Amino acid sequence: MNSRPGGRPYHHGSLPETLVTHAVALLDEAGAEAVAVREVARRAGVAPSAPFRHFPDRAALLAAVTEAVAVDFSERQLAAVTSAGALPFKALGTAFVDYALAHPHRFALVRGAVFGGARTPALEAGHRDFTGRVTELIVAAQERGELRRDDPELIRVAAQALVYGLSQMFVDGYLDASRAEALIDRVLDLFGLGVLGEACRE
Amino acid sequence: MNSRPGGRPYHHGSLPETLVTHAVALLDEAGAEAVAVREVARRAGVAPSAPFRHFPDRAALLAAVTEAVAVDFSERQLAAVTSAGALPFKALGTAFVDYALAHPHRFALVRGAVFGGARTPALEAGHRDFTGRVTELIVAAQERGELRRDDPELIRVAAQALVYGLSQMFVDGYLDASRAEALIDRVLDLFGLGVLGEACRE
DNA sequence: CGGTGATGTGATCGCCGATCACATCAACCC
DNA sequence: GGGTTGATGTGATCGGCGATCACATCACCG
Repeated sequence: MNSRPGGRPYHHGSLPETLVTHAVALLDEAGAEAVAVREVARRAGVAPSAPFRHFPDRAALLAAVTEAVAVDFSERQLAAVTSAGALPFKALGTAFVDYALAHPHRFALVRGAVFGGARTPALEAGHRDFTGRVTELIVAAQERGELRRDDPELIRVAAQALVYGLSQMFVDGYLDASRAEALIDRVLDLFGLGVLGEACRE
Repeated sequence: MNSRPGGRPYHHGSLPETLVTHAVALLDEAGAEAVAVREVARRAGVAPSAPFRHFPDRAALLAAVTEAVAVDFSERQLAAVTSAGALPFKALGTAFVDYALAHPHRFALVRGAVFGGARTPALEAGHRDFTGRVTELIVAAQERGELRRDDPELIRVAAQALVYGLSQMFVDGYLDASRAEALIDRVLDLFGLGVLGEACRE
């Protein structure tokens, strides 16, 4: 019946991945609310009940989508940091806002999942890894005298809240997204005075 | 049929208000997602189709809920400001976070609606009024030399993003809500150094 | 007192999430 | 190689939801 010249291992091939792929596309198109199991199955060309063989319910499918998106998200941010040698924090914040603007629905999903209470083990691990690296950056900057020698976790949380709040305001259309970069610069300058270390004060 | 000793004007009384009341209760209990038109009608004791006489669709009902909640939200913040003579900004931020923690689902709803693009005229007016008052506070503080003489709108946006991001992190359980006040103090102190005016610098 | 329009009802449609018995096919064992 | 077994996909089905429609009911107005 099915033309399956390739050596697909099972009936369909690897249905779970296919489902997640289509679900991400659907998420990008119309938001998490629009990710219906039946529609995903339809796009994947399988029966409406097929996805339930791999995901116990819709929430589990969304969780898989979230994991995939979160991995992509954190990878991009870390890439931005490593590629921009100096000013890693501005690069990090800009990458965060840029990703949120490019994929607003993905941002909404990871927001609720990463910051939310019900974290998957994989999400939890990825999150700990990411925050750990950011804290390392902060400590390093403190040792170079570029940042105030305050509790690094406090600085991290505050910076995270700021970037996060700005991102949401951009995504929601509350701020002009086309001027994102300039506004980020100004806000960071404004608040940066409170966080800079001795070496950077005039 | 119905025992209506009170002089209720219509068949039911004023059904729209009743519906919104039950919808808000449902929102508080289980989030916006759980606000089903049928369930609201059930609680109000009317037929499933009755709400559609007053709200064209579910989105309109949710919009009415949002308006009611947004009014309550901004009233509480303004009350906090006027009751706390000095340090109005800390009072404002604390009131914001407190409300978000007390009613997380309401916060999620107004977030998407107030910051979001599709604002009801009533919401838009209330929002303009509110941000106007905050900006006045900022300008007044600048004239007293308590705040940096920077663009007041910039300061407002930055402060809003910070408080907003912190609120979301508390609501999502990412930060320990029981230590909200202390953490707000520390973050404001940390960033405040960048925003304070000449009169407050040591 | 009769009409008229606003309000509430019940039936109905299509979509969704979820479950079940059943079909199909790969893999494994003898 | 043939049979068994378990994983995977199907179709039917259930209940819930949003939305619409014809119909019933009731307040209000002339």
